[in-house]
Amino acid sequence: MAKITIRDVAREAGVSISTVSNALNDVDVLNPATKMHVLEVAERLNYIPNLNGKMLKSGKTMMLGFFTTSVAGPYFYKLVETMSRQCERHGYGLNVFVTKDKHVIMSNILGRRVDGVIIYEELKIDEDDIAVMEKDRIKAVFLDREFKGETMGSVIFDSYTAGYEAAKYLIGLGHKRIAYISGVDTMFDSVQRREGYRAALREYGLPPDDDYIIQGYFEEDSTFNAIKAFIRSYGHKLPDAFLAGNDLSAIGCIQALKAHGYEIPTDISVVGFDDIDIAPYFSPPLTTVRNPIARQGILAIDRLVGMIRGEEEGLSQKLPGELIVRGSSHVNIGRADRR
Amino acid sequence: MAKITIRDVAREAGVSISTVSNALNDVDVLNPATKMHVLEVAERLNYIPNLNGKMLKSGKTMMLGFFTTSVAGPYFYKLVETMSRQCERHGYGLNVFVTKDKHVIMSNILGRRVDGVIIYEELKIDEDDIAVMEKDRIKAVFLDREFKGETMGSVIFDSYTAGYEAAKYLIGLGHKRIAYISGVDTMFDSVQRREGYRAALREYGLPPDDDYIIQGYFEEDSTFNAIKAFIRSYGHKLPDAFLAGNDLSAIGCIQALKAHGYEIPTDISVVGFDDIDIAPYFSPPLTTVRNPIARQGILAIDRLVGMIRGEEEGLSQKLPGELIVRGSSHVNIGRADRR
DNA sequence: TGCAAAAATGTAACCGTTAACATGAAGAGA
DNA sequence: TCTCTTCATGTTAACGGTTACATTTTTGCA
Repeated sequence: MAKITIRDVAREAGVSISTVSNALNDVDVLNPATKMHVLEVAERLNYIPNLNGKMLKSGKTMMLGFFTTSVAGPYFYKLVETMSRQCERHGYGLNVFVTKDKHVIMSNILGRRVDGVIIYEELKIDEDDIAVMEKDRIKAVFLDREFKGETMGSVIFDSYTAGYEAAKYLIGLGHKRIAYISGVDTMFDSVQRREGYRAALREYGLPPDDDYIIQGYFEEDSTFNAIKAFIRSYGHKLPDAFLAGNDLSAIGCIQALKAHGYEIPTDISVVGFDDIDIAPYFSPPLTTVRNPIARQGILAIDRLVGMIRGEEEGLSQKLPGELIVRGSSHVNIGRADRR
Repeated sequence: MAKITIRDVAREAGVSISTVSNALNDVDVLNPATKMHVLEVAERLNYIPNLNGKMLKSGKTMMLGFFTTSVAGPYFYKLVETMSRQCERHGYGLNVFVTKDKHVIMSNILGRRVDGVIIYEELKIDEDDIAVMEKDRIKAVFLDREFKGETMGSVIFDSYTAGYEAAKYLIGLGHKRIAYISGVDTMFDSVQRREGYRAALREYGLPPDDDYIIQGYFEEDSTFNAIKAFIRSYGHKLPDAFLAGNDLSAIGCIQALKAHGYEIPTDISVVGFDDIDIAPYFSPPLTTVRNPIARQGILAIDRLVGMIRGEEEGLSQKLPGELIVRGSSHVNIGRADRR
């Protein structure tokens, strides 16, 4: 069965294609009676306009693209869920591309498969790519870097200050040996949090030690393994607190410490970032810096839609975190080295 | 700056548009020298073909659609990650639509925004919709129901047998009062698992009790709350085992039981479904029925691509689970009612 | 050198829409 | 009755590619 086009509807209804088009797009120039009739025929034939024709002609796809290296973990899926919902509110669809292939990204963006893009690609998009996008006046919002241009902007979490505040909080509890569990160095948030942490350490006279930077890849199981390995090598001089780059690694870290018989937070404090859904239900409930993921998603979409509509220019927004103190942190009573 | 089209490249290179098209699409009919020249010019002008033009003419978008009510939680994001990767392998992109709006779904499918679709919409797509899709020979794979047609099929987890086996396993441990923590009744997997569980109970002479069906919505925190409420009303006659509809609710259940002082698995056994990433790292490590999510995603994409290529018909596949015994289950020693 | 066949390139139709403009019908005023 | 609006509808040219087919150029061989 061949696909029904606007011409089929026109023929069947005994009108011209432009009349059909006008009827379907609610252009109030038609005789109400004919409009009704056309709509009926379209309904009867199960006519659905071909979006490719529509998009080509109008130059609009009514789709926004989200380019990301991953959707794994609470941070990403929460972001996707919120953005998706916000898109629907603006009448757009959200196209999620999970890829690390820059060529795929660029050809989809520049090939106009979407009207605008949200980018979280861990710096795979470089200066040159951005220049090309700017020349084409692509509308874009970055989530993984600061940027401000005419048609492109950014909405980021202030990870630097969050890292600084979290470290300061741990120092305030009396901790002296504070380790940082990082993601990878292409991740903006991981690096920013680490630098904030370092700044706080320096400020309070605790020299940052590179041995205390542990690669946890922002995942639970890899952190679990990393911490186990760490304990094996540094068991004699374990940190009295861990600042984990995100809640997932905080959880992995706690599991590993527990497995070695340490009690959290009595022996060792652990603080995370994000405040994911399960943070309050974990045992112990996680102390963490809340990342306004939902707000970030909503703002990103709003900015993007604003730029597409030509109502706003790109701007760079930075969202503050909020320290949520729960059960995984505790004043230091010097029990980390009990064995 | 106006967008560069194939005509601009043709003019600049001093050739016709078909030559440009052939050069770019690697049609081996061109003089290598002209091909090279055209490619150079295209490169210099930063020409990227407009995908809308391409799609309209070819009738192919090289995009597959995943329509889902949610991407939240390990099950979904794992599915999305795997499918996305598998798509890339076949040269397709994956378009994720998170929506509950049937109209959005149907117009995107029938409007040919994608070449084929994977559907997990918790029965929002009804018989009539399916009939319309079949008439249009839409290529589709369902993940949330069994289906077999000429251009549409399904790849599902055998949740019924999984529920049956899990319940049988708990009965084998000596448990007599086994509760089931369900999702919602529009969810295929939740219902199937529950029915399998009921069948096992009946088979072993333990009459299923509707009071022992708890709504946990497949989420951690809502299960946590549901179990707390349950304990308040049924504390005097608590189950000696919980069969949770998925690992997330198993975790929420365990947290709630722990909060009330029960020890898992000594006092109460808890078994989940899925075997999500964190299952082995949870304390206690979760006993669960492994859901081959990755395989499901890969097979779904493979089937879909096969149908698009016209190489295969729709077929209905059912993937078996695998009971993974870890630390959250234990032979019943009658301590559930200790207080 | 001439001519047929093969190779390379160009022309134009088409994919399914929208929208600017053209046409035709009906109503109003003289 | 005749023109002038106004309103309703039809005609057609885009949008940016691909591709069947036409045309031109090159090659091989008598």
